[in-house]
Amino acid sequence: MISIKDIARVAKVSHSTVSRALHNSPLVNTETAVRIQQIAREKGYRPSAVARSLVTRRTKTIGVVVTRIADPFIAEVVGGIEEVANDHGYSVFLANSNANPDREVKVVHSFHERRVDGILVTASRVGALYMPLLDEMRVPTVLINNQHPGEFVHSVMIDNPAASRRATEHLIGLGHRRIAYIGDQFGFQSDTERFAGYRRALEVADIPFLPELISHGDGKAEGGMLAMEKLLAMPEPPTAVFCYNDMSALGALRAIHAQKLRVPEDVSVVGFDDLFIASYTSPALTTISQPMRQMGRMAMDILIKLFSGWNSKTNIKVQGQLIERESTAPPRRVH
Amino acid sequence: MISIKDIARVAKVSHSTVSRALHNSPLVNTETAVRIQQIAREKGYRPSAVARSLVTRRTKTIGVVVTRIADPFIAEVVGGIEEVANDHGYSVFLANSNANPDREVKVVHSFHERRVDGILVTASRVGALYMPLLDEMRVPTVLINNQHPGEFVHSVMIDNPAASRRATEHLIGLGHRRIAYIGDQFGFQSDTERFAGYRRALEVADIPFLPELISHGDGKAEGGMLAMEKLLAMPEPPTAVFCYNDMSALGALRAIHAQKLRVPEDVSVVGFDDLFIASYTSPALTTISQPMRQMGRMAMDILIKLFSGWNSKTNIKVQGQLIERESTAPPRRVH
DNA sequence: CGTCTTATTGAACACGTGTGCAGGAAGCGG
DNA sequence: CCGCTTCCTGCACACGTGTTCAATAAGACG
Repeated sequence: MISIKDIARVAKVSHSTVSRALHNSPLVNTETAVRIQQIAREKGYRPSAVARSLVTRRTKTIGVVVTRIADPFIAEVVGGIEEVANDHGYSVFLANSNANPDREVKVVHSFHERRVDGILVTASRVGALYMPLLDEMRVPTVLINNQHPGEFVHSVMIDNPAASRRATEHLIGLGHRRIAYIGDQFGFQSDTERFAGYRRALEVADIPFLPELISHGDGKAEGGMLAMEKLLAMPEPPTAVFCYNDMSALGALRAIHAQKLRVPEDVSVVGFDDLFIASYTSPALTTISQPMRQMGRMAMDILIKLFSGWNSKTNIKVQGQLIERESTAPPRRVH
Repeated sequence: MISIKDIARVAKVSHSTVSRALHNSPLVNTETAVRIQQIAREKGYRPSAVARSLVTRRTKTIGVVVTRIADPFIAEVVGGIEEVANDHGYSVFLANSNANPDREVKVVHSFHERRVDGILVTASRVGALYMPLLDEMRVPTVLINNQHPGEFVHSVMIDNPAASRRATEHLIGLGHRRIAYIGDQFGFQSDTERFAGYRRALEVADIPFLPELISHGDGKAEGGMLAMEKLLAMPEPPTAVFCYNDMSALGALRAIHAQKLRVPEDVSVVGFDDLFIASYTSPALTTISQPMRQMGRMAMDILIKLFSGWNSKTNIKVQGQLIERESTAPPRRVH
């Protein structure tokens, strides 16, 4: 592994001069500069980022904490992060937490030792735990769609109430009045917020809220399926369902098909997230699109700004977009 | 940011002693050792990995090059990599190449400057380009499912011919004799290999190979759809289709549904990859499961071994597994 | 020719950590 | 009491790079 000292030796100058030459410093004679650069090129010299980091006290790296990189939502966000990070010369450390708080703490400690310049956290459920950690290490941090975004840090969040209200209003606009909601487990902020949007839409449209139309899954397909089965077993089942997320909606579709009912003729279904898979279900799923990649980009943009001295708390709310596909239609007149 | 020198000062010892104490070296008095460790804990000391790397000449980091982290196949592999990397104290740098050779070279250079201990490359199409690069930087490298795996490096690959032969034999076993193949673009090794397995299965079963039953997509749903449409437009369409990958199969399903035909009654469909989505299509897709996470783990295991001196070329071939779901059935007797 | 400015270079130190080597103190055996 | 071993500690250097400061040489100007 060759260093600037090796180059200095063959160029018969000091390593300081080499350092300057490679930085195009005006302090070095032009001819010797090009000569040095020539030698560096021939030798295939690559500066050591670790040595440089030691003296500049900047690593040009960031840490990204995810629950599961295999989660399609998260993978897309990370794609956006990596894109702008790379454009600005930053490398990204990726670490899974598996939604395990202990693991998450370990990961952040590891990032600390690596002296990352900043940290991004996606969809974590242990927000509050970060306070002491971040306090102690003083590293700029941005949270993306976190369940408990403290006010003390920066964040990029989807505007859950607005988006889910829009989704519900879409169903109302089609003529539905018996609209069910399939949620996640209690206690998650995103569920609470989306539920609130659903209720608000009903309220504005003067449709009475019926607690029996609320069913809770687990955020995954299995839970959505069970939740939908419960709804279908009612004496008078709903004509439409708004699901907490696409995975739940997937389960709902399955349950409906299993009962030989048709979507959207018998039941309309709306999801949330616009995962890649939503375009490929049959029928294709009407859903709320979260600008996942865009959110990753925005979070990284905030970090970049923070690196250059910018220092005001920024909590961005992005709007979801209703994507109308084939899983929603007016309810049947005949009953 | 506090260092061992700060601790040394308050403990009234030299920084050497602190360094040793924190490493539980037997060279330091037990009492002073615990005293020093106590102080370190109080101060929230975290050793600087970058300074340590500089002297040990090991960064305990690896670089992972992917085409697109949002690709579900790749995300799963990366999940496996990160898992064992983390278990061994390694952090992973993640970088997208977007299948762009220039970008890929830049990424590898960046990894070089960061002095990563090893590199993993997933599903790259520019394998040959690595030779000079890796030659110049002498970093252990393992390729995963690469299109052009040179013999000069280590690799983990799916056994394409065997798996695709198994898939085709499954269809033959159901009674199909008119079996189409939807491939990728020419020139990709995985396509060539899977096609070879398909032909071999026909050959063994004494079924004549009909070139008109070969249709080429683009590895994505759109291409698979177009390819399937061509097949369905034939005077005597195939009764079964084996698709290069799940995404193509997804497109095929769409095309079949669009013509009001039914799967598997009218046409059986088999995919390849067993992406998450394969369980959720309707009907659920029969496909070849690649042990994605496992492959990531194996690749990282190889790296770990290489780090500890192991030095023999290892080219692992893993077997795919046929997952029978609902998209395959015997052909109709009536025609 | 002397002085002042400018251009260019090298010496030295710093960043934070690990480690070989020497040295001092204490203990032990004779 | 002397010599030797053992235990512990600090000094000094190394890793590769960036940067301040001083020094030298050359050129400009009076």
